[in-house]
Amino acid sequence: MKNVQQPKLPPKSSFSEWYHELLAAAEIMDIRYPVKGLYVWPPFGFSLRKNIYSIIREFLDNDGHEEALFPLLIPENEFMKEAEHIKGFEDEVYWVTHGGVTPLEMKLALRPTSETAIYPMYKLWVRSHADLPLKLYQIVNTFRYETKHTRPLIRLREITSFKEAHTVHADWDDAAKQVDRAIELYQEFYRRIAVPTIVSKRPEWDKFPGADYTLAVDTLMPDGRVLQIGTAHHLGDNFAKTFEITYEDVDGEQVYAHQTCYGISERSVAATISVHGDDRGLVLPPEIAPVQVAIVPIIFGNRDSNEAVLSACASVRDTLTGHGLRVKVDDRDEHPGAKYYRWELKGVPVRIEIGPRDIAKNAVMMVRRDTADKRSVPIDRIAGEVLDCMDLMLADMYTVALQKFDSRIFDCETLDEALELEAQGILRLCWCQDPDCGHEIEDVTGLRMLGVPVGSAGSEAATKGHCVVCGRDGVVTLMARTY
RNA sequence: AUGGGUAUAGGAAAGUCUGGAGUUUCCGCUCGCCUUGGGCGCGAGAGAUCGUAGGUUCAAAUCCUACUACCCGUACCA
Repeated sequence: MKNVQQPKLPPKSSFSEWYHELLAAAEIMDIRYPVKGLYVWPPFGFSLRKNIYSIIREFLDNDGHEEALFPLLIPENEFMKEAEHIKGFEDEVYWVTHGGVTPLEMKLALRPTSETAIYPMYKLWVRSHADLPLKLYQIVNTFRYETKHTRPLIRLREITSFKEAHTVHADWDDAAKQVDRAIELYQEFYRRIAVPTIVSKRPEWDKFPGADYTLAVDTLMPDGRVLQIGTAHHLGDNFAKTFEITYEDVDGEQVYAHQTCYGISERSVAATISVHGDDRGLVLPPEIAPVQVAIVPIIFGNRDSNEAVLSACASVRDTLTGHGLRVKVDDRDEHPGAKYYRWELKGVPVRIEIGPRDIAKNAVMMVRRDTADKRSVPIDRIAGEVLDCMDLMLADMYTVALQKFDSRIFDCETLDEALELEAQGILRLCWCQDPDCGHEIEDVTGLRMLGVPVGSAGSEAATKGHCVVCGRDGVVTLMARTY
């Protein structure tokens, strides 16, 4: 047996290289489409996407949302109605200007986000307080002419998987509650795929264009940079006034509605891959893995035992499929080792090996992807063992991810301290909430302000102190390098 | 958007400086044999208008110009 040098994934410590190689090797994304910032989902990656988004759908549907679909094209006059909103997006809008060779009378924007596509319809749909709250969402592609360096799944010109929810409420407080609920749903969603998150209120200068305020869900990538993987915006009655979304209240008065919107994109896929993956490739939470169990038969020459091995594989496959699992028997003409490596690269949570030795014992070998733990399991208990193993694996993945996450949050008393810790993760420091001081902190540290933590993120350490710039009373805020 | 780098078979590289037949290596792919408990081996084969478009030249992967895409930064943004 020769020790041939196989092409290997770069180590995860070289994160950027690892990430790009892995997307290609594991067939998550093909980045060779010849337009900047547009990429292709091959079947394996698309399957992962589908599994993740079906969880998002489940959360929203169970929380009283309904799925709908609005057009990709937005007429210029609607798009241009909300001044703040336009300012935020005008530099990155693609315009459709021609139908064939005929110039259009009204230019059409490819949606960079869908507020201005949806709200003219909301004006028609919302009539009375009995119609509220209205909670719709859609999962669509959106287009942004990104000037920055694009990255697959992270910074795209076509966001292919933008889940955007748009809600309408009777008053400001009700909308505020919905924003909090949206954030809860997002955190529960990320918890389900074992991705740790932290929530903060974005500073004024970084909120959604046209919003009263923005809450954001962030996670931490292996290179110490933060990835924003969900946002929820309180729109107040800003868009309601612009788009004349009014309803008749209980007293018979026409009053402006209050709105929210919140979104998640394929960054959720990027986060899953990046948080859990290791030097061998993908490690996927079992629920979303395109293949959940790979069965590798161990066969020898042409001996009679092969038939027994193959039929045992088929029978185990049928048992597991019967329990709703996605199972593949890998009976290709290759050495078992080669198959192990391939399925590890693809992040298959459980591998089952069946050979003559196992058959003799009425057992199979079961291997966990995250820990590589390997043990013999009686064949008649296989379904229960696999399901238990998957539950345990998800729990352990979250524990490990959370430990890593927590270990990279640092408290800083001064700007100098912040500079020393630069780029290692998320810094917590005190800020007086004056934008001038905020910008000063960003400029000096070279970090971005995520914002004042919301919920559990701020509870562990002191949440009050003196601003690291001016010394006035302040609150804890989060700083990090961002994607 | 801007600074730097890169582009040769499905992937990775050598060849480019100093122009002379698409030459070579590794992986992957196809077929046959042999094998299979952590990336077997042997043999045969397919696959490239050298990123695109112009230009210089008797002759361009190689020199020149422009464009496109990708990678690493920076400003801005999710």
